[in-house]
Amino acid sequence: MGSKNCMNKACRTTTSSEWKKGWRLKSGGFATLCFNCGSSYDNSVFCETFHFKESGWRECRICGKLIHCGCTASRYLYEYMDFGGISCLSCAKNLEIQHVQPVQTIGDLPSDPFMANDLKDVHTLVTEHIRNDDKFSTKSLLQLTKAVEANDEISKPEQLRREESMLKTVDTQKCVSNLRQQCSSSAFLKQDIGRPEQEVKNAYESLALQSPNFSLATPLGSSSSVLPFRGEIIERVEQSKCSFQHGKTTKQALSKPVKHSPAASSETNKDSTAQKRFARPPADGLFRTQLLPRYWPKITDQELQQLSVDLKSSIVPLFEKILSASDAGRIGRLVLPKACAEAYFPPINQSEGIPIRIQDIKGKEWTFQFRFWPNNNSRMYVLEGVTPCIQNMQVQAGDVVTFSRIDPGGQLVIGCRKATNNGDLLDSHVTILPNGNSLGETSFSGVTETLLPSNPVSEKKLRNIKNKRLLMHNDDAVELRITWEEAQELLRPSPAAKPTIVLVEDLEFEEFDEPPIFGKRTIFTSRLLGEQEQLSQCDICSKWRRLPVHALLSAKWTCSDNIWDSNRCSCSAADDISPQELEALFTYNNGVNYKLEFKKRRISDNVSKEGEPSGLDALATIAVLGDNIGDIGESSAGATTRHPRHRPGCSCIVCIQPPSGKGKHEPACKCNVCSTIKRRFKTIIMRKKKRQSEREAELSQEKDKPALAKIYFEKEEEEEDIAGNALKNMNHHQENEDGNQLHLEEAKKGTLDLNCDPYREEDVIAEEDGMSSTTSMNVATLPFDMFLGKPNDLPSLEESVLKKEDNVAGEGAMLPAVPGQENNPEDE
DNA sequence: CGTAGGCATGGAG
DNA sequence: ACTCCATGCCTAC
Repeated sequence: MGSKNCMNKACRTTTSSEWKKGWRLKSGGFATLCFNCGSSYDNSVFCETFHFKESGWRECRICGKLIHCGCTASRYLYEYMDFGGISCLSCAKNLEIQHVQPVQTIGDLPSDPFMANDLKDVHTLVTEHIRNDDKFSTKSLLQLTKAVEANDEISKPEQLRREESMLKTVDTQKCVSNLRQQCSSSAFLKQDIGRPEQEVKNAYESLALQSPNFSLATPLGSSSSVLPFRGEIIERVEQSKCSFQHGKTTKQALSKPVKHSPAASSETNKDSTAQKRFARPPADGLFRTQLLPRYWPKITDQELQQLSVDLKSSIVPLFEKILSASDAGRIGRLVLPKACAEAYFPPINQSEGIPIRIQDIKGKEWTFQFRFWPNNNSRMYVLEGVTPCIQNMQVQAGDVVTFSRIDPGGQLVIGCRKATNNGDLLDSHVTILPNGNSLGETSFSGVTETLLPSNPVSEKKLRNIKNKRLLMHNDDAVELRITWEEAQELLRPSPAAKPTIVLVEDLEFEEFDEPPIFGKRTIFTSRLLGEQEQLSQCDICSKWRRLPVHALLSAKWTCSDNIWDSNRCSCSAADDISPQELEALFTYNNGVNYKLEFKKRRISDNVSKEGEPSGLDALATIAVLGDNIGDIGESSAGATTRHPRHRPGCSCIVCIQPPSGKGKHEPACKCNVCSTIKRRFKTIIMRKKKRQSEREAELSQEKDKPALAKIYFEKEEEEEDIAGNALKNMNHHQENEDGNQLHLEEAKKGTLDLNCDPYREEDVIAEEDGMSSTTSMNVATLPFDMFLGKPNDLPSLEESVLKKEDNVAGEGAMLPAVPGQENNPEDE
């Protein structure tokens, strides 16, 4: 397992993009799938360095030449170089990745896309220029424009006249316009070198039609000679990026990778235009300091306009920040990004700082202490005393606080934008992010709302999945968080994918041509007679359907997809599973993760009312009633849930356990389980006897050492307590006639290694080693005599005992079962 | 003992 | 190797 940055630039999460072992692609690489945005792609076409950073050229894996990631330094090239960026600039081959982004033209299209004679030179010039000089001085623009126009068959006198004119008027706007035209056309043509002219023209016209009608924002700030226009350009670039990334639903990403089609992207752009949120370039000269885009204000034009109206002033968005847990915590200290603090807040020289007045969007004025702490030869800027304001705005960790400025006057304005859940971009089960948030559009709250795909909080939080602190106190987040392990369980082959089995180090790998997709989360159940099945919930009617255990479902699954049961392939068919059974399943099958789904279909209260059957009791009821419930049919045992790892063929102790109750094994049963259990008890008793005799011998030798005797005495007492508990457990087990109970409870608590295999030598050794330490006491004092007198209960009680052992020896708890290690008969 | 202030630490880029 | 910054932790009150 490794992780890479998601190549979806609007996502860019790190830890959410992982390799799936076994998902090897025929191309030789591994599929990478971003859990955040759902992008999946074959990473192998890129070299290892193709990670998104803020700048840099990357090597194309296909041709070995350099391509550009679309960094700040080459925004002009961004449209076609960004992730999904169509093709390698050098070899023009399509890289076959998803989210292929159309070439967006900036500004008006030139009448003749071929008007530049030597596009390569122009392209090179622009690129070089941008690379070498990160600011656009008027002079350099003029040079560029000259160079561009030199390719435009302009007569020398005319060229000189234009130059002179430009120098006189410093017509920056015109320079930009020209440059934009040239860049856009040259960029387009550059990548189309070698393509048939007509094809290029057709594509070009098609793109011209879909070019969004951007409204240019007023350039933000003007102190720098650099870019009255650059922000504008970049904003448009950001717009094109966002419109693409946001508009393109990840549903598409979840299916087979698609190449760009003009129609699709046209629709995409159209759809997204209304709601998209764009990162605005920072005001003033912050480009120099490379303010991270995560801090760029992402207020929409509409919102900005509204804010300006509300405050009856001209508003300049400055920056924004996702509230961290500590920002939103009780301490009341909001850490300010250093660059922002130094750029937009008054300069301070003393650590204690100065009080600073900031008004909120309602005009209410707040006073914070703006200060800094020395930190590693640098400073860490904080706003102190923000708690009242934070509370007033009703924002929490994960939400965004925005900082703007009223011009003229420079009054700072604090606003907020709440991150909310929405399942628009992904199906509900995929939408759930580890942080509990969903992807998709958001509802307006406070000043604005945020779109999480471009919201760095999800980006950041997902980048560091280990950082669980941010929203840990958010119950919903905890409810919704699923782990990567769980996510891996949801990976399914692309519908069109046919695997080729290859052996790598004696392990079988399935190789696919297509990256995986997220599959539907299902519940695996098994009946006590061993029959297994899975349950899936219809995305439309929310009814549960029983399906064969081998069924692999795509992310979107409905009753009509139930090809296994013609009677239950319609939403009008009755639910396959009773409310009682459902609750029982939710209770045992990792209820947390299904909590929301369960909530949707909250079953009647009387099921869970105190004193009435619920949870285990419901299971027991099911076990007894069997036929009366749902489609259990001939099975006389109730459905219990097992971890999905316990698939058919699994021979671990969980899967091979004999049934209790009616299906109990005979006392003289010689089956593997019973013989194993008997053998283990024999070992246990022998060990106990041996230890007792050792103790007695020691005590007799050390009679003059009362302290030692006391220790032993206390130890014995402890053993008695544990034995008492064990007995209690056993009695409980007997009362319920359900050998699964303790198992399930412990599995639920995560303390039981469901993969411990009694037929696996290491496991047994580990268990028995464990017994020689503290666990041995747990077991040694069990009332075996009584238990041995009731051999019918052997398997069930053994379960209890094994679980005690597993508790100690179960380092492998929650780890996936390792293939090929489950069928090794134990030698003794 | 609880809280707040201030600095240190370490992960991530 | 360096910076940034989220948050841990120590100390004073």
